[in-house]
Amino acid sequence: MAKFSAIKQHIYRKIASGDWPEHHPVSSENALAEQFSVSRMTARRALQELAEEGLVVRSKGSGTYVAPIKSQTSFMAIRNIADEIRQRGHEYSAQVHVLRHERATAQVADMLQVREHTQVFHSVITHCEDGIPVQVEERYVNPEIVPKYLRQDYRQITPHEYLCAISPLTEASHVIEAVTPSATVAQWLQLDKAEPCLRIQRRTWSEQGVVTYALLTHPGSRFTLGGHLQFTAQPHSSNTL
Amino acid sequence: MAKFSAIKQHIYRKIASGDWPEHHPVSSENALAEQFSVSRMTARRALQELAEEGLVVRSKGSGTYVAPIKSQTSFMAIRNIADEIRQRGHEYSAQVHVLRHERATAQVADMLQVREHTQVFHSVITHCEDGIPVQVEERYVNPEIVPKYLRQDYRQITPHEYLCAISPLTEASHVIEAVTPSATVAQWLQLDKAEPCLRIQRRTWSEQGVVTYALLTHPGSRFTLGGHLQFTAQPHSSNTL
DNA sequence: TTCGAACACTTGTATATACAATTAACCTTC
DNA sequence: GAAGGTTAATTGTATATACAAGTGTTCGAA
Repeated sequence: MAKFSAIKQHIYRKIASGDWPEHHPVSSENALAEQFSVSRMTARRALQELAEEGLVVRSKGSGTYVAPIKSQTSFMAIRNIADEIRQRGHEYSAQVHVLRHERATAQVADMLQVREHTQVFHSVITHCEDGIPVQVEERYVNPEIVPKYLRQDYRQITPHEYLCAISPLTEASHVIEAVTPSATVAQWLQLDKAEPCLRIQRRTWSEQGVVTYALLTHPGSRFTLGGHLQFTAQPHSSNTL
Repeated sequence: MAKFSAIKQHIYRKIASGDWPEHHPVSSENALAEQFSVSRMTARRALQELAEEGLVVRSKGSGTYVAPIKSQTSFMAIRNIADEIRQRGHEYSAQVHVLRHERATAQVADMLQVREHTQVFHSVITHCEDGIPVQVEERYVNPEIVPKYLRQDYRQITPHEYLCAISPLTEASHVIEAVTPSATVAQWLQLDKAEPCLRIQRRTWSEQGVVTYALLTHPGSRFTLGGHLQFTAQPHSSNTL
């Protein structure tokens, strides 16, 4: 293993284990260089990459600190929620509320591009981080593309992991909105009913067509979406500040 | 500007202008080092960061190549809200609530990357479509980059139009969240206080640095963000459905 | 007690150098 | 023409060194 990678893993484990909670100072470049018998630049590379990955924050003159843990997802990168939670050093668990086939309503049919009343798969799962619900995932799946969807144990594997293996993603669309959750969803998220939630409607395609239509609901108080763009100066582009 | 940043921008412009289309070879570390009179490690850092940002792909022994182009979501395409409203065939109007300079709080200073208590420009504007408020825009602006920001009439021209003309955008970051609006913002949006809102925190950069930090608050009942992605098949990418 | 300068320590940028690992082109042999 | 070896060029990792810029602590003077 590369030396800088070994240093990254050492720090990652300190954070994941709870030894270094958020805001805790991380060893300096010089201290790590000494501890691992490497150059400061090698230690620095490890810290820089951890900063790039959001695990630590760096402050010139002050030091490196464990980053505050946020449920922030870069929605540009559609990721496995279990991996995100584990990467933050927390424990993932899931509660499955619904897992059945049923006739598609007009809206669901429209989204999945199947005929109304066609049988589709329907699942509702609450994803938890350290036992705290962070997302209710309601999902409709096209049975022709993923015939064995209902046969998986979604307490052991997320729909993401399964669907990714079965049918690689070629396309996705998102609609992001602020909503008041239904009483049921509020209950699953352990919320006061009036709390605003961020809801992502997501459709995904594979080469065979629309695979899933999902509604992902997150409590507003503990979830954000982030993104970062860079632009060239394009005369025709209408960017706003 | 740091030397590695200048190299990044050079390459970025080559790609953005079309000079170097996707899969085109990028100058090697050694070639860039010679061209820019820097060390190979400095040139290397520029290429590494571009690779990190997804603009180029690197192959040991082979070289660096322009990455295949991926779609960007429409809501990441930052547009002039007045143009959007007019494009829908509706009438745009604005109410200006705040337009002044004031000392930056710690959070605003952090976002604008100025020292705390530095004087910054602050504006709060409600944007209306056919008389109905659709967005409250609270914005902090760096006076060094846009010294005449306060002197404009923002009932006649949006901050976007002005800022775009003054300081072309090079970079933007977004955080999207669901919030309960403050009483004041709820009033400006003509909402029942409990209604959930979608809030976008946006920072934008020009070549001189961070230009603005904006909080854009939309009523959840009449605003969504949309986007559509297409993916290339990437072996390392962990996409979810 | 307060304030400012000095100092120590930190991260940030940069250079020169060295060796490792991989790829692709070229040349020679069959 | 194909195969294999060599070579050159590339990226990857690492070290030592130097200076710049920022933060936080300490100490002395007012």
